Amino acid sequence: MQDTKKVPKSAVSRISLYLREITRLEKEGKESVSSTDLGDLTGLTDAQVRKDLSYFGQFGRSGAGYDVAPLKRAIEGLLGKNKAWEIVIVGAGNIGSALLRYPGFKDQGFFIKEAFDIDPKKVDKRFGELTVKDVRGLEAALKANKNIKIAIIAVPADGAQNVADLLVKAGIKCILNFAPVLLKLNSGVLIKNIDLSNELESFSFFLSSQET
Amino acid sequence: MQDTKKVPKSAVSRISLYLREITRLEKEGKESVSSTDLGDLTGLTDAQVRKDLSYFGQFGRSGAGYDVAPLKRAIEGLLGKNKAWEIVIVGAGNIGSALLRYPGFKDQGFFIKEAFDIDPKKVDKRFGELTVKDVRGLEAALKANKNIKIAIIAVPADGAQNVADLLVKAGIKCILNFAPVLLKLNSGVLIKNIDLSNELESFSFFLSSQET
DNA sequence: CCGGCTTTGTGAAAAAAATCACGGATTGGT
DNA sequence: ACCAATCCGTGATTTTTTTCACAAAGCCGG
Repeated sequence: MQDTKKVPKSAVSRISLYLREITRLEKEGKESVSSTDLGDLTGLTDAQVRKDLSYFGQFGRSGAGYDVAPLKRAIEGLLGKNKAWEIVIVGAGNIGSALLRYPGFKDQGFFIKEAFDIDPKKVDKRFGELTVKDVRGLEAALKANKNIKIAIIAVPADGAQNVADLLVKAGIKCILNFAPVLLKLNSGVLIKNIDLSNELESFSFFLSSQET
Repeated sequence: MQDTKKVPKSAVSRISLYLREITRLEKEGKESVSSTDLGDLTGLTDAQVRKDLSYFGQFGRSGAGYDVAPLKRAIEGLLGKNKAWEIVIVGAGNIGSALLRYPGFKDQGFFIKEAFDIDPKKVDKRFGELTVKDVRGLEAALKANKNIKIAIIAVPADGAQNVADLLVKAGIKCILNFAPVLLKLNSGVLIKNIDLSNELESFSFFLSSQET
């Protein structure tokens, strides 16, 4: 199955939303769902839903909608949710340790297998079954577990680029970056930035421009 | 000159990035910067930088670039960073408490003034000068401090809609939502969703489709 | 098994956003 | 003071994404 069509970048993120809602529908015992329903559940239009799904195949039946169970399986396949994904976190400060404790990842098939920090005060701390290690052991640990392709960077801005370089050298392919800094890496590595101050600034922009 | 032009939604977020880099440049003592430089610093093209800035005014000089200090002041004005913004957090679990401890917000002019939780075990916990209160006091507290227009929801998915309704009723205008659920609110309220599982699913999609 | 409803899948159209490209302003060197 | 090099602001163009709209397919009651 070749993806000759061009898939908008944001479509994958929406597909993820559809899966969330379909999962809920299945729990509720619903057997089928229309694009209009899915749109209402996700805040999107019915056309958007159909178009997004059409990028990846034909999952519905005219006049009948989508069967919940098979659609769920199909999207799970697309998103790779049939596998257990392993993750490394670097940085066990406020945000890093919150993520280490957060149970939601495991529920979604994402397992944090390693955690590192440079601060001796953080090293050897335990979070559940996981112990924070000294970052000097990062490369060796990732070389030893080639299943870890996803990393979360939760270190201060000035250390993030170093960490990113280290991670990529050790074979990491995807980085979720909480440090407010642009990571410069050779392409082939997928980076997503979470910048909370940035989000809040959108709010203050919105509020400021409303005030007039 | 009034904003008759249409500003792309993502432009504000990029403007925020420019501010971050300009702030750094100013600290480094740089006095001027070109659109090309700013593009390199933010991972964008020079044309994008100029276009984004042009939505809000003319800040540069042909042949000379942008003067760092005035540009910084101008963007700060746009983003409302001349004010101190006050925030309420609802939910003092993993993520909520990490945000309560996170010093980055204060540095950026965002001050968490109230924190609430429904769980008696969380209520009365202290984070710095802030004490978590019972969520039943939320409405009264927001009515008492009309400066709080921004809220962060960090409660489990099944409680988020209730909290959101409560917040909007109490005058909140912007919501940063960490709960993996679509909040349904009357328009006029700006919502931004942070869904970490969703981000990770983009990664697993990417990795799965690479494997072929 | 017919006819009226639904609902999908998808080209075509529209809208939105990014990129191009260039006139003209500015600078710095000589 | 001139020239070459730099660099902004922006209309025009291209690319990307969303929305429209409808033929074809499937469903259901009678």
